[in-house]
Amino acid sequence: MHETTPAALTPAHRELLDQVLDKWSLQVLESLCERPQRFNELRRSVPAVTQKSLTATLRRLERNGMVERNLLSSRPVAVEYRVSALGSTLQDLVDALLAWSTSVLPDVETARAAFDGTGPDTASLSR
Amino acid sequence: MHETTPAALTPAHRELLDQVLDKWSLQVLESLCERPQRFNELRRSVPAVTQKSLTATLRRLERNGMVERNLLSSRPVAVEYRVSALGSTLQDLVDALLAWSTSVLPDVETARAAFDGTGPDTASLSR
DNA sequence: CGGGATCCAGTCGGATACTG
DNA sequence: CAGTATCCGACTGGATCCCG
Repeated sequence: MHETTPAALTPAHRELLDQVLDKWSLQVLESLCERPQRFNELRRSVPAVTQKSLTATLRRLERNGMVERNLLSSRPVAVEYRVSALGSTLQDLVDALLAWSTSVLPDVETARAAFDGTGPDTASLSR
Repeated sequence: MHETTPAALTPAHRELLDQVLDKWSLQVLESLCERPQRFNELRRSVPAVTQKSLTATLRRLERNGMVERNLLSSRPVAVEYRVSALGSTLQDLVDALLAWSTSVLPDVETARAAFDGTGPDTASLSR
């Protein structure tokens, strides 16, 4: 059922995953999956993001068909962002990623501690 | 509402995913999943990677317990890298990611074309 | 309110050279 | 062979100003 290598990891695949699974995209998508939001609303939902990064992230996600941008009003300008049908297919992935990271996190932290302790006897090599 | 979300996307989760799902890690892991390899062997398996990036990637993966580094010989120095048990749990994830990207890639490219065409109609940006 | 333009510091990644 | 060290250009991301 599952071959060891069903398909090669082509540059096109890598590019797509990079554009969609990057630092802010996951959080933006996660937030938008809960409910459609406007720009500044979204900005508050993702605390650490700056306007520039948020704009870039939204543009990228929009370009890849993951989110839709709807102009609600023209007066004080209201823009609503929502996940598209295509974008909603990502929820399962994000969920799987989250579940995996949760399950292995303890082991990972153990490994990190072991690595940080085993390698640099001279210490001081933390991030 | 959805209890399908076991936990929020904490910084710790994001950090782990970032260290493991980045540009080179996926390809290195994919290659190492097929068979254990030595440094330069691995370097040939992932054509575009530089030694610096490969070293950094391997160190990071090793630190997170995803790969194991084994010293085989001491004379001309032979080092073997192989995926750990923890790292092998990633195969399913990578597989899911790959399957997803494959399935949506056509739609994504359509969306991209639409986006690139819809926006700047005032300028033919063909370079 | 939403977002484009700009400046700027910090980081990343590539190329090269050198070592055990 | 398997790295480490270094220089450096490119890209990133933050802060700020401004416009519709």
